[in-house]
Amino acid sequence: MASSIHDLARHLNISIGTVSRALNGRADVNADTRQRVLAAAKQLNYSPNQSGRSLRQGATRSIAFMLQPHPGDQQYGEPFFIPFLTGLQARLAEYDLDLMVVMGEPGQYQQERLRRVVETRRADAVVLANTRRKDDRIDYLSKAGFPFATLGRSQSGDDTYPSLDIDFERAGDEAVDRLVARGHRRIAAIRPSHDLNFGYLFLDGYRKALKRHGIEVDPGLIADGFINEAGGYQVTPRVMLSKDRPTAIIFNNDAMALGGCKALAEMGIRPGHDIAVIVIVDTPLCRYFSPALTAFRPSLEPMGRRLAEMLLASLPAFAGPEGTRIIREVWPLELIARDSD
Amino acid sequence: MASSIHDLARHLNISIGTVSRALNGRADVNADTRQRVLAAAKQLNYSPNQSGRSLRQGATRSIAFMLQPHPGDQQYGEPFFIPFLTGLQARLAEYDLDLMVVMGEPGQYQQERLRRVVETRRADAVVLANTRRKDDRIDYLSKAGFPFATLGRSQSGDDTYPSLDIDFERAGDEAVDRLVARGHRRIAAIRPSHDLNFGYLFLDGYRKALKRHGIEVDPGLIADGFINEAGGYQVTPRVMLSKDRPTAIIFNNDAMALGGCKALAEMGIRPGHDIAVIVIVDTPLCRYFSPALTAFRPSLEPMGRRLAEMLLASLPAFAGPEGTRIIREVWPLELIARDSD
DNA sequence: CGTTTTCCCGTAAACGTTTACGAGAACACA
DNA sequence: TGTGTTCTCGTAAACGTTTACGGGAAAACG
Repeated sequence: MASSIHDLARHLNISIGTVSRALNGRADVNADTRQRVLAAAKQLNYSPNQSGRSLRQGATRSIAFMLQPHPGDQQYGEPFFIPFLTGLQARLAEYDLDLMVVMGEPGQYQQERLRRVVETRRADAVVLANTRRKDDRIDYLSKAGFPFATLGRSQSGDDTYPSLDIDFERAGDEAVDRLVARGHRRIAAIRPSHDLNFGYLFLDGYRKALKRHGIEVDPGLIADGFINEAGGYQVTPRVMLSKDRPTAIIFNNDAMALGGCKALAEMGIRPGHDIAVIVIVDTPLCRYFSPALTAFRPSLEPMGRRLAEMLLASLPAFAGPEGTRIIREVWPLELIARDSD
Repeated sequence: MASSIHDLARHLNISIGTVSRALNGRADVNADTRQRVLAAAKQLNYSPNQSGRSLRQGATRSIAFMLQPHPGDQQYGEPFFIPFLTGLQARLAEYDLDLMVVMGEPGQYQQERLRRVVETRRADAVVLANTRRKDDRIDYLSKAGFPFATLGRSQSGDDTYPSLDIDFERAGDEAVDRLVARGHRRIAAIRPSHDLNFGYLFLDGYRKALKRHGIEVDPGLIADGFINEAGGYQVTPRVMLSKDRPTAIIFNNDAMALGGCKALAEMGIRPGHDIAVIVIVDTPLCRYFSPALTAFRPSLEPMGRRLAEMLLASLPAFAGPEGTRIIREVWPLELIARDSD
């Protein structure tokens, strides 16, 4: 159906080698024949077959994006990823690279999906999201020598892969700073369990800031829960029932914050009045919630574009003349002050 | 690096043809040799190279999902698509099919992205979202004879492709029903412009229900706007300034509803008290907004799975013995009664 | 024992590219 | 004229599969 390079060659009465060279802009082809080839390609509506190309070049020109849903994820999933994905896809498209999305149930099955992509050579590289502190996907890819980059840091692997992360540590720090400046001393921290790396980073910043202000860290004010609304709902009362009640809570996740606010409401405690609430990663939900939640917001779409660039810079096939570079970046968040603190 | 079918053949001292047949479960291979091949495949960690396979079979085993952002889309995009994508991906994965996501800026560029996928044979079929009333993507794919399915109906094409849509007409109808039953007679309808097909369907249902209740359709109570918050904010005052003020508004989009509520708030009109508000497609934002918005909710993840099935049933390579069938379905929405009406 | 059928396997072509190699022609230069 | 260089192109192999075809051996059947 579609015309091949053979059709072009036959039509022009030249060899397929010359046609290919002409199309690929190689130097050793006469300027005149190149024009004729290009014209014929347009006329016959020729496009190179990607499968043939992939086979010969050993590269598929597609990048896999793998996102691992948290256990017990909500119906609507993470709105977080759409803008990131948009940015990622946009930049990749500029390099004529396709984006393949690999999801999967949480758990072991996930690893299998990744192996399939790698072993059958369905993609040239992988972008990992939702990095865990100890992440076997990273271990696997490192060991396999397969190119990848991560959204989020991890303690797995050996720092030889590009990674882009949000500065959760600083956000935790700044959140405490802001609350202390407003007179709070009893500040709770609620973060996800599941070994998610950002939960640890957040807590580091939280602790550091408390120490700087000479406030002792009270383990009773720190709690882990499932990273969803139910988790926040379940775990928030625990810190509120601490002997010396907190006057502020920092939530390390928007869904947990919403669940937490529900629990607070049931206790008759109003965020923004009776207690200050700050959430570390802003989503549209924070804005429309009542009261609107003060939150730290990342620039997800630029981050998607940036991670694409970083990944490409690490691939020999795409790296410029300066060679392949491994880049690791941590981006700041912007505080969006609203009504909850 | 990765072992090929040749490695297996050499290792077992048999021909590659036999190896391939053994792996693909063909009948004309001895049971014993098949076992040896399978064992060797496991031992050498063999996986078939997808590029080689694609080239030979003329099929890439991947499906492209194309979503076209509306002009002026929000930072966080459509949370709508995540669960749909999840379902779509899940079902495709069961058939060992990959999902490729093709986004793109609104406008002409979009068409070009689609052509690229089709002409370079990067995918075996396409799933279209955000169908317009007149949709040149559908026209193009139909003409090109390329397999596709759509989320949402359209007036383009000739009904020879699978499509799955939400029953916007019925939702519009039921929304009016509900409001009339609660005593409303002046009911406004706010929907998106951009030729989006569902806006028309919604309005059909709205009109039909009004007629059934003997209420005259007042053009002053119907308005179009950009399908985002700003659009709702801008257009809502227009219907409110109608000589005979509406007592209820049905919004055909969640973002427009949020913008509309902002406009209402500035006019001192409180949804749920001074005016009834219903939104046609529910998102998490509706739930957390204050007041929580009554809304019609689709089951997006099942829809994703279903559309995958429908698409596959239309592909000769996947259709069962009963041949390829074109299926078109319209799914109902579930009313989630909250506090805004 | 001869013939036919069945079983199993090897051979080789094909899918559509890219590219290393070499060769012919033209040209330059001495 | 002889030698070397440059320009341009054709040839053919290679990427990793799948599969049509045919053939030899074994089994079945008379």
